[in-house]
Amino acid sequence: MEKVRVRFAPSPTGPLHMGGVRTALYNYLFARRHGGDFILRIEDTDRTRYVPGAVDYIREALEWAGIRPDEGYGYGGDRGPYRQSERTDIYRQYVQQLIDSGKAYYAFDTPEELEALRQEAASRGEVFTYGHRNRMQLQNSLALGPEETRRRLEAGMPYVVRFKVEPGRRLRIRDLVRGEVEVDTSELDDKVLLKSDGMPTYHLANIVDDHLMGITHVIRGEEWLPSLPLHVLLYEAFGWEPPRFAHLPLILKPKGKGKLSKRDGELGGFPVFPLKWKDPETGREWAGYREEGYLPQAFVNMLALLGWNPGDEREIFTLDELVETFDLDRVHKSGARFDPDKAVWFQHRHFQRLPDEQILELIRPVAEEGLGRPLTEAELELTRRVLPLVRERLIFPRDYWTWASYFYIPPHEYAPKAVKKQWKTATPELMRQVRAFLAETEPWTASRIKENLSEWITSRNLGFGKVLQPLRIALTGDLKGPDLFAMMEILGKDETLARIDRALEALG
RNA sequence: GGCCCGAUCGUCUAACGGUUAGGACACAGGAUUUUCAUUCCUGCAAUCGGGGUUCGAUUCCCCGUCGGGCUGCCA
Repeated sequence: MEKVRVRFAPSPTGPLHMGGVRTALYNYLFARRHGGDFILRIEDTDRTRYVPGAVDYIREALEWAGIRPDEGYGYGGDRGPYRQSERTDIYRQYVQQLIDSGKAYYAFDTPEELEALRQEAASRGEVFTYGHRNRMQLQNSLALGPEETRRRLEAGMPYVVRFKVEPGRRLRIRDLVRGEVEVDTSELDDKVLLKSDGMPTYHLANIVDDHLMGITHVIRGEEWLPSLPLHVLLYEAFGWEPPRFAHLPLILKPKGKGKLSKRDGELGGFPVFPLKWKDPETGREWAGYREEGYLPQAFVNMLALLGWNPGDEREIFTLDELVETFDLDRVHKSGARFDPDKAVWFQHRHFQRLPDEQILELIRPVAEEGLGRPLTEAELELTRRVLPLVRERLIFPRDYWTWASYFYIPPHEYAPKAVKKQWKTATPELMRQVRAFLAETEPWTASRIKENLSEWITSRNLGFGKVLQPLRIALTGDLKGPDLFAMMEILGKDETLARIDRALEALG
């Protein structure tokens, strides 16, 4: 059994979006699962769309997600170079091979001429395609003959090389997720293989590289399915054994039509990119899962389940568990609508799995940002004591501050709604009594405070809400939060009494 | 328009011809709690339509409908 080798081959035209990460993930999982290699290749053959910083972004995003290549651009390996712009000589050589064997031809039609033909066809309600039906009427070596072709070539006229598709063949191609895909070669057009700037197109570079790099399985997005026949024909033209193919379903917009695009994020209030991205040209910023506080394992888990399932009812997986469970045969065929709510749910699940020490590391910067300065040793200790009280309500690290800021800073305002609801005319007098009672409470522990105060409340027939709710307002400024008695213990007697005083002063 | 691919609750999905069509997210209700959140319980909710094949179709075949992708010297 040959060793599995898969690749992820993004184009550095901007930040990798979550669909791209999922493709990388599936490749990675498949490789790991079968003890194979996962290779990163950069497909930068379009010089006009190259975006500086994109390659670094791709690598950083994969690293963050835990999807580490075994080989490839920036990771070493003996089948490089792994950046296509450094392989142009290789492609030219293989293109020549195709020309020599009559499987490809020179074409001199300019982009303007082709555009005019497209326009013209469109005006008739048709679509122009360059292929067996009209290639003899166009400016190429097939129509022009060897003499004229040589003349043009020697005159230095710009040209592209096109693949000559033989019509009239029924192709049946096996796809690992879709089964059989069928197409008639008469429907195919003569795709450009080599551009006039000497760069290969995706189709050519892809086949040559996959072959040379020993790729056994091509796992990519469904948008490539239509060019699958072309690719198979290309392998055939070179006389190479094609790899196995698997085309993944696309990720669709949460609402509306079409596949997920970068614009959907701001509309729906969720990130589309793994990492924050600042467009070097426009300066525009796009949110990233990492910066939003998502755990990489939650992000990866969510992505894995979007279009794949383990066949049982498990939903929460670590990356290692995914490696053990993943396989291509359980990848779904149809596109999956992305659900931002479910992403949050995965995050909650994974966050709650973290040990206290790890959560502490994550919330420390959150508290420091809230305070606007580094935590003191005492505050760090305070954080340690507060965490158990609020941890189960944390989804993102940033939630810590919304649930715990009042442990660090006394409330500087009291939520009007809360006050209106629970701070009645009789409350101030009641709070004064509570204050006096609490001042006598010893020792100052949660259980003792609870015990004493409960008895005090019951003995006076007061009702817990009547006393505890305004007390909560006095201590935190609002009506929500963790156990009041545990809070009081952590706050300390002095601070508790001081906050009651302050509330009495502010609210009357 | 042409070509290719797809179709189970609102969403992600399970059920490889025989199930009361299962789970999860979301939503609704309830329990717990001083409150909010968590947690737990309950509920709501689906096989796109029409033909076949079969004793029997969510499952297999055909047609339609809808959805998606591609249709560039982009990837």
